[in-house]
Amino acid sequence: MNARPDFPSYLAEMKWRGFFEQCTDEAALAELMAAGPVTGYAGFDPTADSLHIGSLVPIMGLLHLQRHGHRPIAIVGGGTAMVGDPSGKTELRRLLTVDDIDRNLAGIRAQLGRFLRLGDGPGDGLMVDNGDWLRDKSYIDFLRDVGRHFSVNQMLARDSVKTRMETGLSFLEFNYMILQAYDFLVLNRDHGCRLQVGGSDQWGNICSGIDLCRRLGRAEVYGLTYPLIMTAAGEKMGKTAAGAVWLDADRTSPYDFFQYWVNVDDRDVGRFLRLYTLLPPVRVQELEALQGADSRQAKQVLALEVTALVHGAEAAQAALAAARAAFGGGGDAASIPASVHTAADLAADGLALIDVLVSAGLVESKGEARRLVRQGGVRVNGEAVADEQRRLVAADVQDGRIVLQLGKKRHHHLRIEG
RNA sequence: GGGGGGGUUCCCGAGCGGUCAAAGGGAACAGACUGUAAAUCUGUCGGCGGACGCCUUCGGAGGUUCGAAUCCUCCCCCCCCCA
Repeated sequence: MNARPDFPSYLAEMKWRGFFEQCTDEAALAELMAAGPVTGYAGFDPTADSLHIGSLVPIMGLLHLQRHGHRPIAIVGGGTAMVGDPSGKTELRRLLTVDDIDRNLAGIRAQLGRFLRLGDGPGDGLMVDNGDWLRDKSYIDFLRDVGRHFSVNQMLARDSVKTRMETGLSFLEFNYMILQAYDFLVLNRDHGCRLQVGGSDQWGNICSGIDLCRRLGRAEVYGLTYPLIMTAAGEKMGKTAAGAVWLDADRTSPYDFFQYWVNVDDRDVGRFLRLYTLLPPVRVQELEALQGADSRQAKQVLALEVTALVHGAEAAQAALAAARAAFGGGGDAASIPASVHTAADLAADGLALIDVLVSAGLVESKGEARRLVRQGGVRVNGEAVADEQRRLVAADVQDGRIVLQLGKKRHHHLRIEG
Protein backbone atom coordinates (compact mmCIF):
# COMPACT_ATOMS: atom_id res chain seq x y z
CA MET A 1 0.00 0.00 0.00
CA ASN A 2 1.39 3.33 -0.93
CA ALA A 3 -1.15 6.03 -1.45
CA ARG A 4 1.16 8.83 -0.38
CA PRO A 5 3.92 10.27 -2.49
CA ASP A 6 6.17 11.43 0.37
CA PHE A 7 6.55 8.16 2.18
CA PRO A 8 6.95 4.58 1.00
CA SER A 9 4.69 3.30 3.74
CA TYR A 10 2.61 4.05 6.78
CA LEU A 11 5.34 2.83 9.07
CA ALA A 12 7.93 4.95 7.33
CA GLU A 13 5.78 8.02 7.84
CA MET A 14 5.10 7.17 11.47
CA LYS A 15 8.81 6.86 12.08
CA TRP A 16 9.69 10.08 10.36
CA ARG A 17 7.00 11.99 12.18
CA GLY A 18 7.97 10.70 15.59
CA PHE A 19 5.06 8.37 16.29
CA PHE A 20 7.12 5.23 16.36
CA GLU A 21 8.29 4.03 19.74
CA GLN A 22 7.91 0.30 19.80
CA CYS A 23 6.41 -2.37 17.58
CA THR A 24 5.71 -5.99 18.38
CA ASP A 25 6.97 -7.41 15.09
CA GLU A 26 7.89 -4.62 12.75
CA ALA A 27 9.08 -6.75 9.86
CA ALA A 28 5.94 -8.86 9.81
CA LEU A 29 3.69 -5.85 10.19
CA ALA A 30 5.48 -4.04 7.36
CA GLU A 31 4.98 -7.06 5.15
CA LEU A 32 1.32 -7.30 6.02
CA MET A 33 0.75 -3.62 5.34
CA ALA A 34 2.56 -3.82 2.03
CA ALA A 35 0.31 -6.66 0.95
CA GLY A 36 -2.95 -4.79 1.31
CA PRO A 37 -5.15 -2.60 3.46
CA VAL A 38 -4.83 -3.30 7.15
CA THR A 39 -7.40 -2.44 9.78
CA GLY A 40 -5.94 -0.79 12.86
CA TYR A 41 -7.41 0.80 15.93
CA ALA A 42 -6.75 3.22 18.75
CA GLY A 43 -8.82 3.77 21.86
CA PHE A 44 -10.18 6.91 23.48
CA ASP A 45 -11.37 7.11 27.06
CA PRO A 46 -14.56 9.02 27.79
CA THR A 47 -13.14 10.66 30.91
CA ALA A 48 -14.49 14.07 29.88
CA ASP A 49 -17.06 15.27 27.38
CA SER A 50 -14.33 16.63 25.17
CA LEU A 51 -10.98 15.35 24.03
CA HIS A 52 -7.95 17.48 24.67
CA ILE A 53 -4.62 17.99 22.98
CA GLY A 54 -3.27 14.77 24.42
CA SER A 55 -5.60 12.76 22.20
CA LEU A 56 -4.28 14.44 19.11
CA VAL A 57 -1.44 11.94 18.74
CA PRO A 58 -3.64 8.84 18.47
CA ILE A 59 -6.02 10.81 16.27
CA MET A 60 -3.19 11.72 13.93
CA GLY A 61 -2.05 8.13 14.04
CA LEU A 62 -5.42 6.96 12.75
CA LEU A 63 -5.55 9.74 10.23
CA HIS A 64 -2.21 8.71 8.75
CA LEU A 65 -3.39 5.13 8.66
CA GLN A 66 -6.34 6.16 6.58
CA ARG A 67 -4.26 8.38 4.32
CA HIS A 68 -2.11 5.39 3.49
CA GLY A 69 -5.13 3.46 2.35
CA HIS A 70 -5.63 1.40 5.47
CA ARG A 71 -8.74 1.30 7.60
CA PRO A 72 -8.85 3.05 10.97
CA ILE A 73 -11.13 2.14 13.84
CA ALA A 74 -11.62 4.60 16.63
CA ILE A 75 -12.90 2.83 19.67
CA VAL A 76 -14.43 4.74 22.55
CA GLY A 77 -14.26 3.10 25.94
CA GLY A 78 -17.85 3.17 27.10
CA GLY A 79 -17.24 -0.22 28.66
CA THR A 80 -13.67 0.08 29.89
CA ALA A 81 -14.40 3.48 31.43
CA MET A 82 -16.65 1.65 33.87
CA VAL A 83 -13.48 0.11 35.27
CA GLY A 84 -10.70 2.63 34.73
CA ASP A 85 -7.22 2.05 33.39
CA PRO A 86 -4.58 1.85 36.12
CA SER A 87 -1.73 2.25 33.60
CA GLY A 88 0.44 5.21 34.41
CA LYS A 89 -1.60 6.14 37.43
CA THR A 90 -0.49 6.00 41.02
CA GLU A 91 -3.90 5.63 42.52
CA LEU A 92 -7.52 4.91 41.74
CA ARG A 93 -9.35 7.76 40.09
CA ARG A 94 -12.83 8.64 41.11
CA LEU A 95 -15.17 6.28 39.36
CA LEU A 96 -17.31 7.88 36.71
CA THR A 97 -21.03 7.35 36.89
CA VAL A 98 -22.77 5.70 33.98
CA ASP A 99 -24.49 8.99 33.21
CA ASP A 100 -21.16 10.80 33.10
CA ILE A 101 -19.71 8.19 30.80
CA ASP A 102 -22.66 8.30 28.44
CA ARG A 103 -22.56 12.06 28.25
CA ASN A 104 -18.83 12.01 27.64
CA LEU A 105 -19.20 9.38 24.96
CA ALA A 106 -21.56 11.57 22.99
CA GLY A 107 -19.16 14.50 23.05
CA ILE A 108 -16.14 12.50 22.12
CA ARG A 109 -17.78 10.59 19.31
CA ALA A 110 -18.82 13.84 17.68
CA GLN A 111 -15.27 15.14 17.83
CA LEU A 112 -13.61 11.99 16.54
CA GLY A 113 -15.98 11.89 13.63
CA ARG A 114 -14.54 15.13 12.32
CA PHE A 115 -11.05 13.76 11.85
CA LEU A 116 -11.72 10.51 10.05
CA ARG A 117 -13.70 9.63 6.99
CA LEU A 118 -16.21 7.19 8.40
CA GLY A 119 -18.55 4.99 6.45
CA ASP A 120 -18.96 1.66 4.67
CA GLY A 121 -16.77 2.25 1.64
CA PRO A 122 -13.30 0.79 1.19
CA GLY A 123 -10.87 2.49 3.51
CA ASP A 124 -13.68 4.23 5.35
CA GLY A 125 -13.12 4.36 9.07
CA LEU A 126 -15.25 2.92 11.79
CA MET A 127 -16.21 4.15 15.21
CA VAL A 128 -17.23 1.65 17.84
CA ASP A 129 -17.96 1.63 21.56
CA ASN A 130 -16.68 -1.24 23.64
CA GLY A 131 -19.62 -0.66 25.97
CA ASP A 132 -21.65 -2.43 23.29
CA TRP A 133 -19.97 -5.73 24.06
CA LEU A 134 -18.67 -5.20 27.59
CA ARG A 135 -21.51 -3.72 29.56
CA ASP A 136 -23.94 -6.60 29.27
CA LYS A 137 -21.38 -9.35 29.38
CA SER A 138 -22.10 -11.85 32.10
CA TYR A 139 -19.38 -12.20 34.69
CA ILE A 140 -19.29 -15.98 34.74
CA ASP A 141 -19.35 -16.24 30.97
CA PHE A 142 -16.58 -13.72 30.69
CA LEU A 143 -14.42 -15.56 33.19
CA ARG A 144 -14.90 -18.84 31.36
CA ASP A 145 -14.44 -17.45 27.87
CA VAL A 146 -11.74 -14.91 28.43
CA GLY A 147 -10.46 -15.14 31.97
CA ARG A 148 -9.14 -18.65 31.61
CA HIS A 149 -6.63 -17.46 29.04
CA PHE A 150 -4.97 -15.10 31.45
CA SER A 151 -2.22 -16.00 33.85
CA VAL A 152 -2.29 -14.06 37.08
CA ASN A 153 1.44 -14.64 37.31
CA GLN A 154 1.95 -12.74 34.08
CA MET A 155 -0.50 -10.05 35.03
CA LEU A 156 1.40 -9.39 38.23
CA ALA A 157 4.56 -8.91 36.22
CA ARG A 158 3.08 -6.01 34.23
CA ASP A 159 4.59 -2.63 34.98
CA SER A 160 1.19 -1.08 35.44
CA VAL A 161 0.53 -3.58 38.22
CA LYS A 162 3.99 -3.60 39.74
CA THR A 163 4.05 0.14 40.21
CA ARG A 164 0.85 -0.17 42.16
CA MET A 165 1.97 -2.90 44.51
CA GLU A 166 3.07 -0.28 47.00
CA THR A 167 0.15 2.10 46.89
CA GLY A 168 -2.51 -0.46 46.27
CA LEU A 169 -4.47 -1.67 43.30
CA SER A 170 -8.11 -2.60 43.46
CA PHE A 171 -9.35 -5.80 41.92
CA LEU A 172 -11.53 -3.65 39.70
CA GLU A 173 -8.60 -1.95 38.06
CA PHE A 174 -6.63 -5.18 37.99
CA ASN A 175 -9.19 -6.42 35.47
CA TYR A 176 -8.70 -3.55 33.07
CA MET A 177 -6.05 -5.18 30.95
CA ILE A 178 -8.27 -8.18 30.39
CA LEU A 179 -11.08 -6.01 29.14
CA GLN A 180 -8.83 -4.13 26.77
CA ALA A 181 -7.33 -7.38 25.54
CA TYR A 182 -10.84 -8.62 24.87
CA ASP A 183 -11.49 -5.51 22.78
CA PHE A 184 -8.69 -6.44 20.46
CA LEU A 185 -10.12 -9.93 20.14
CA VAL A 186 -13.59 -8.60 19.34
CA LEU A 187 -12.30 -6.13 16.78
CA ASN A 188 -10.20 -8.81 15.18
CA ARG A 189 -13.09 -11.26 15.08
CA ASP A 190 -15.75 -8.81 13.90
CA HIS A 191 -13.75 -6.41 11.77
CA GLY A 192 -10.57 -8.21 10.85
CA CYS A 193 -8.54 -5.73 12.86
CA ARG A 194 -4.84 -6.60 12.94
CA LEU A 195 -3.20 -3.62 14.59
CA GLN A 196 -3.55 -1.64 17.78
CA VAL A 197 -1.89 1.73 18.21
CA GLY A 198 -1.50 3.40 21.57
CA GLY A 199 0.73 5.37 23.87
CA SER A 200 3.77 3.69 25.31
CA ASP A 201 1.92 3.31 28.61
CA GLN A 202 -0.45 1.01 26.74
CA TRP A 203 2.26 -1.45 25.74
CA GLY A 204 1.23 -3.95 28.40
CA ASN A 205 -2.44 -3.76 27.54
CA ILE A 206 -1.69 -4.10 23.85
CA CYS A 207 0.49 -7.13 24.42
CA SER A 208 -2.27 -8.70 26.48
CA GLY A 209 -4.61 -8.33 23.53
CA ILE A 210 -2.11 -9.85 21.14
CA ASP A 211 -1.59 -12.76 23.51
CA LEU A 212 -5.29 -13.38 23.78
CA CYS A 213 -5.74 -13.42 20.02
CA ARG A 214 -2.86 -15.84 19.69
CA ARG A 215 -4.20 -18.18 22.35
CA LEU A 216 -7.51 -18.33 20.57
CA GLY A 217 -5.83 -19.16 17.33
CA ARG A 218 -6.54 -15.93 15.51
CA ALA A 219 -4.28 -14.65 12.76
CA GLU A 220 -1.25 -12.81 14.14
CA VAL A 221 -2.06 -9.28 15.26
CA TYR A 222 0.33 -6.42 15.97
CA GLY A 223 0.90 -3.53 18.30
CA LEU A 224 2.54 -0.20 17.76
CA THR A 225 3.17 2.42 20.41
CA TYR A 226 4.01 6.07 20.17
CA PRO A 227 6.07 7.88 22.79
CA LEU A 228 4.42 9.91 25.47
CA ILE A 229 4.75 13.42 24.14
CA MET A 230 6.26 15.91 26.53
CA THR A 231 7.22 19.51 25.99
CA ALA A 232 10.87 20.49 25.99
CA ALA A 233 10.27 21.90 29.47
CA GLY A 234 9.42 18.37 30.58
CA GLU A 235 5.73 18.95 31.00
CA LYS A 236 2.78 17.03 29.72
CA MET A 237 1.30 18.49 26.57
CA GLY A 238 -1.51 20.95 26.93
CA LYS A 239 -0.88 22.26 30.39
CA THR A 240 -1.67 25.93 30.67
CA ALA A 241 -2.66 28.33 33.40
CA ALA A 242 -6.24 28.01 32.27
CA GLY A 243 -6.11 24.23 32.48
CA ALA A 244 -6.10 21.68 29.71
CA VAL A 245 -6.24 22.69 26.07
CA TRP A 246 -9.46 21.15 24.82
CA LEU A 247 -10.53 20.32 21.32
CA ASP A 248 -14.01 21.65 22.06
CA ALA A 249 -14.36 25.26 20.93
CA ASP A 250 -16.62 26.05 23.87
CA ARG A 251 -13.99 24.92 26.34
CA THR A 252 -10.95 26.33 24.60
CA SER A 253 -11.70 28.98 22.02
CA PRO A 254 -10.04 28.56 18.62
CA TYR A 255 -8.13 31.74 19.40
CA ASP A 256 -6.71 30.34 22.66
CA PHE A 257 -6.08 27.05 20.94
CA PHE A 258 -4.13 28.85 18.24
CA GLN A 259 -2.21 30.82 20.85
CA TYR A 260 -1.20 27.64 22.63
CA TRP A 261 0.68 26.50 19.54
CA VAL A 262 2.18 29.89 18.80
CA ASN A 263 3.63 29.95 22.31
CA VAL A 264 5.31 26.60 22.02
CA ASP A 265 8.94 26.30 23.07
CA ASP A 266 11.45 26.87 20.22
CA ARG A 267 12.85 23.43 20.82
CA ASP A 268 9.46 21.82 20.22
CA VAL A 269 8.47 23.39 16.93
CA GLY A 270 9.98 20.86 14.58
CA ARG A 271 8.83 17.88 16.55
CA PHE A 272 5.31 19.25 16.80
CA LEU A 273 5.13 20.13 13.11
CA ARG A 274 5.87 16.50 12.36
CA LEU A 275 3.45 15.11 14.92
CA TYR A 276 0.53 17.45 14.70
CA THR A 277 0.35 18.60 11.08
CA LEU A 278 0.06 16.84 7.76
CA LEU A 279 2.65 19.08 6.10
CA PRO A 280 4.99 17.24 3.75
CA PRO A 281 8.59 16.64 4.83
CA VAL A 282 10.07 19.30 2.54
CA ARG A 283 7.84 21.95 4.04
CA VAL A 284 8.53 20.79 7.59
CA GLN A 285 12.27 20.81 7.00
CA GLU A 286 12.02 24.28 5.56
CA LEU A 287 10.29 25.49 8.70
CA GLU A 288 12.67 23.60 10.98
CA ALA A 289 15.54 25.47 9.36
CA LEU A 290 14.21 28.77 10.66
CA GLN A 291 16.25 29.85 13.66
CA GLY A 292 15.97 32.44 16.38
CA ALA A 293 13.24 35.01 15.99
CA ASP A 294 12.33 33.53 12.61
CA SER A 295 11.05 30.42 14.31
CA ARG A 296 7.98 32.47 15.10
CA GLN A 297 6.97 31.98 11.49
CA ALA A 298 7.25 28.25 11.95
CA LYS A 299 5.14 28.46 15.11
CA GLN A 300 2.54 30.45 13.25
CA VAL A 301 2.33 27.80 10.55
CA LEU A 302 2.13 25.13 13.24
CA ALA A 303 -0.68 26.98 14.98
CA LEU A 304 -2.53 27.60 11.74
CA GLU A 305 -2.27 23.99 10.63
CA VAL A 306 -3.30 22.39 13.89
CA THR A 307 -6.12 24.86 14.45
CA ALA A 308 -7.37 24.19 10.93
CA LEU A 309 -7.29 20.48 11.54
CA VAL A 310 -9.28 20.79 14.76
CA HIS A 311 -11.54 23.77 14.16
CA GLY A 312 -11.54 24.17 10.40
CA ALA A 313 -9.62 26.42 8.04
CA GLU A 314 -11.95 29.35 8.52
CA ALA A 315 -11.65 29.40 12.30
CA ALA A 316 -7.90 29.04 11.96
CA GLN A 317 -7.67 32.07 9.68
CA ALA A 318 -9.86 34.07 12.06
CA ALA A 319 -7.61 33.10 14.96
CA LEU A 320 -4.56 34.16 13.00
CA ALA A 321 -6.17 37.49 12.16
CA ALA A 322 -7.13 38.01 15.79
CA ALA A 323 -3.60 37.22 16.90
CA ARG A 324 -2.24 39.77 14.47
CA ALA A 325 -4.67 42.34 15.82
CA ALA A 326 -3.73 41.56 19.40
CA PHE A 327 0.00 41.63 18.89
CA GLY A 328 0.21 44.54 16.49
CA GLY A 329 0.20 44.37 12.75
CA GLY A 330 -3.41 44.98 11.82
CA GLY A 331 -5.64 41.98 11.55
CA ASP A 332 -9.22 41.45 12.51
CA ALA A 333 -9.90 41.32 16.22
CA ALA A 334 -13.27 39.62 15.90
CA SER A 335 -12.05 36.30 17.29
CA ILE A 336 -10.37 37.66 20.37
CA PRO A 337 -12.24 36.43 23.43
CA ALA A 338 -14.78 39.02 24.44
CA SER A 339 -17.57 39.67 26.85
CA VAL A 340 -20.55 41.86 26.11
CA HIS A 341 -21.72 44.88 28.07
CA THR A 342 -24.25 47.59 27.43
CA ALA A 343 -23.66 51.32 27.24
CA ALA A 344 -25.86 51.62 30.33
CA ASP A 345 -23.36 49.57 32.33
CA LEU A 346 -20.78 52.27 31.74
CA ALA A 347 -23.00 55.22 32.53
CA ALA A 348 -22.11 57.44 35.47
CA ASP A 349 -19.48 55.67 37.62
CA GLY A 350 -19.31 52.73 35.26
CA LEU A 351 -17.83 49.41 36.30
CA ALA A 352 -14.95 48.69 38.63
CA LEU A 353 -12.11 47.25 36.57
CA ILE A 354 -11.36 44.74 39.32
CA ASP A 355 -14.90 43.39 39.14
CA VAL A 356 -14.84 43.18 35.37
CA LEU A 357 -11.65 41.13 35.44
CA VAL A 358 -13.31 38.68 37.79
CA SER A 359 -16.64 38.45 36.01
CA ALA A 360 -14.93 37.94 32.66
CA GLY A 361 -13.16 34.97 34.19
CA LEU A 362 -9.74 36.46 33.54
CA VAL A 363 -8.73 36.10 37.18
CA GLU A 364 -10.14 33.96 39.96
CA SER A 365 -10.53 36.50 42.70
CA LYS A 366 -10.52 40.19 43.34
CA GLY A 367 -7.34 39.75 45.30
CA GLU A 368 -5.66 38.32 42.27
CA ALA A 369 -7.02 41.12 40.14
CA ARG A 370 -5.74 43.74 42.55
CA ARG A 371 -2.35 42.08 42.69
CA LEU A 372 -2.18 42.07 38.94
CA VAL A 373 -2.95 45.77 38.77
CA ARG A 374 -0.47 46.55 41.53
CA GLN A 375 2.24 44.75 39.59
CA GLY A 376 1.51 46.72 36.48
CA GLY A 377 0.09 43.75 34.65
CA VAL A 378 -3.18 45.23 33.47
CA ARG A 379 -3.71 47.53 30.51
CA VAL A 380 -6.86 49.27 29.34
CA ASN A 381 -6.72 50.24 25.69
CA GLY A 382 -2.99 49.74 25.79
CA GLU A 383 -2.36 51.93 28.80
CA ALA A 384 -1.07 50.44 32.02
CA VAL A 385 -3.46 50.86 34.91
CA ALA A 386 -1.88 52.24 38.08
CA ASP A 387 -4.99 52.68 40.20
CA GLU A 388 -6.64 49.64 41.77
CA GLN A 389 -9.84 51.67 41.96
CA ARG A 390 -9.90 52.26 38.23
CA ARG A 391 -13.40 52.26 36.81
CA LEU A 392 -14.40 51.63 33.24
CA VAL A 393 -16.60 54.39 31.88
CA ALA A 394 -18.14 55.45 28.60
CA ALA A 395 -15.04 57.44 27.72
CA ASP A 396 -13.00 54.25 27.61
CA VAL A 397 -14.96 52.89 24.69
CA GLN A 398 -13.11 52.98 21.39
CA ASP A 399 -14.65 51.58 18.23
CA GLY A 400 -17.43 50.00 20.28
CA ARG A 401 -15.10 48.15 22.62
CA ILE A 402 -12.69 48.37 25.48
CA VAL A 403 -9.45 46.46 25.08
CA LEU A 404 -8.10 44.74 28.15
CA GLN A 405 -4.66 43.18 28.40
CA LEU A 406 -3.38 40.99 31.19
CA GLY A 407 0.32 40.64 31.18
CA LYS A 408 1.83 40.58 27.75
CA LYS A 409 -0.11 37.77 26.21
CA ARG A 410 -3.67 37.66 27.40
CA HIS A 411 -6.16 39.81 25.57
CA HIS A 412 -9.80 40.33 26.22
CA HIS A 413 -12.33 42.69 24.71
CA LEU A 414 -15.42 44.21 26.21
CA ARG A 415 -17.88 44.68 23.40
CA ILE A 416 -20.24 47.53 24.21
CA GLU A 417 -23.66 47.22 22.70
CA GLY A 418 -26.81 49.29 22.90
C1' G B 1 -6.44 -9.47 64.41
C1' G B 2 -1.50 -7.42 66.89
C1' G B 3 2.64 -3.72 66.57
C1' G B 4 4.84 0.68 64.16
C1' G B 5 4.68 5.06 60.87
C1' G B 6 1.75 8.64 58.37
C1' G B 7 -2.44 12.04 56.31
C1' U B 8 -0.26 20.10 56.18
C1' U B 9 -2.08 25.36 51.74
C1' C B 10 -1.89 23.45 43.45
C1' C B 11 2.44 19.51 44.11
C1' C B 12 6.68 17.96 47.22
C1' G B 13 7.82 19.00 52.08
C1' A B 14 8.99 21.57 57.16
C1' G B 15 6.29 22.87 61.53
C1' C B 16 4.75 19.78 66.77
C1' G B 17 0.61 24.95 72.38
C1' G B 18 1.00 31.41 71.13
C1' U B 19 5.75 35.40 67.26
C1' C B 20 1.46 30.31 61.75
C1' A B 21 -2.18 32.06 56.45
C1' A B 22 1.83 28.33 58.24
C1' A B 23 9.72 27.55 56.49
C1' G B 24 11.97 25.69 51.93
C1' G B 25 11.56 23.92 46.96
C1' G B 26 8.61 23.21 42.50
C1' A B 27 4.58 24.91 39.61
C1' A B 28 1.92 29.34 38.48
C1' C B 29 1.33 34.73 37.77
C1' A B 30 3.47 39.86 37.11
C1' G B 31 7.77 43.05 36.06
C1' A B 32 12.84 43.68 33.74
C1' C B 33 15.40 41.49 29.51
C1' U B 34 13.53 39.40 24.67
C1' G B 35 11.41 37.11 19.52
C1' U B 36 3.80 36.19 21.62
C1' A B 37 10.58 31.41 22.69
C1' A B 38 14.27 29.79 26.38
C1' A B 39 17.54 31.16 30.28
C1' U B 40 18.31 34.78 34.06
C1' C B 41 17.08 38.46 37.81
C1' U B 42 13.09 40.88 40.91
C1' G B 43 8.32 40.64 42.98
C1' U B 44 3.68 38.09 44.04
C1' C B 45 1.42 33.65 45.20
C1' G B 46 -6.13 31.45 50.76
C1' G B 47 -10.69 34.90 50.62
C1' C B 48 -12.91 39.72 51.64
C1' G B 49 -12.02 45.07 52.78
C1' G B 50 -8.41 51.10 50.90
C1' A B 51 -5.26 50.19 55.42
C1' C B 52 -3.02 48.64 61.52
C1' G B 53 -8.57 44.57 60.12
C1' C B 54 -11.84 40.45 59.56
C1' C B 55 -13.03 35.46 57.80
C1' U B 56 -11.76 30.34 56.15
C1' U B 57 -7.66 26.43 56.00
C1' C B 58 -3.43 21.96 58.25
C1' G B 59 -7.91 13.81 56.88
C1' G B 60 -13.26 14.01 59.73
C1' A B 61 -16.11 14.88 64.31
C1' G B 62 -15.83 16.24 69.28
C1' G B 63 -12.86 17.90 73.70
C1' U B 64 -8.79 20.30 76.89
C1' U B 65 -6.91 25.43 76.99
C1' C B 66 -7.15 32.52 77.61
C1' G B 67 -5.13 30.34 72.94
C1' A B 68 -4.28 24.21 68.83
C1' A B 69 -1.79 22.50 62.47
C1' U B 70 0.60 21.42 67.17
C1' C B 71 -2.34 18.07 73.41
C1' C B 72 -6.64 14.29 74.38
C1' U B 73 -10.91 11.00 72.54
C1' C B 74 -13.48 8.61 68.72
C1' C B 75 -13.80 7.83 63.42
C1' C B 76 -11.99 7.49 58.13
C1' C B 77 -7.88 6.54 54.75
C1' C B 78 -2.68 5.04 53.42
C1' C B 79 2.13 2.55 54.19
C1' C B 80 5.41 -1.04 56.84
C1' C B 81 6.15 -5.39 60.04
C1' C B 82 3.98 -9.69 62.55
C1' A B 83 -0.42 -13.34 62.39
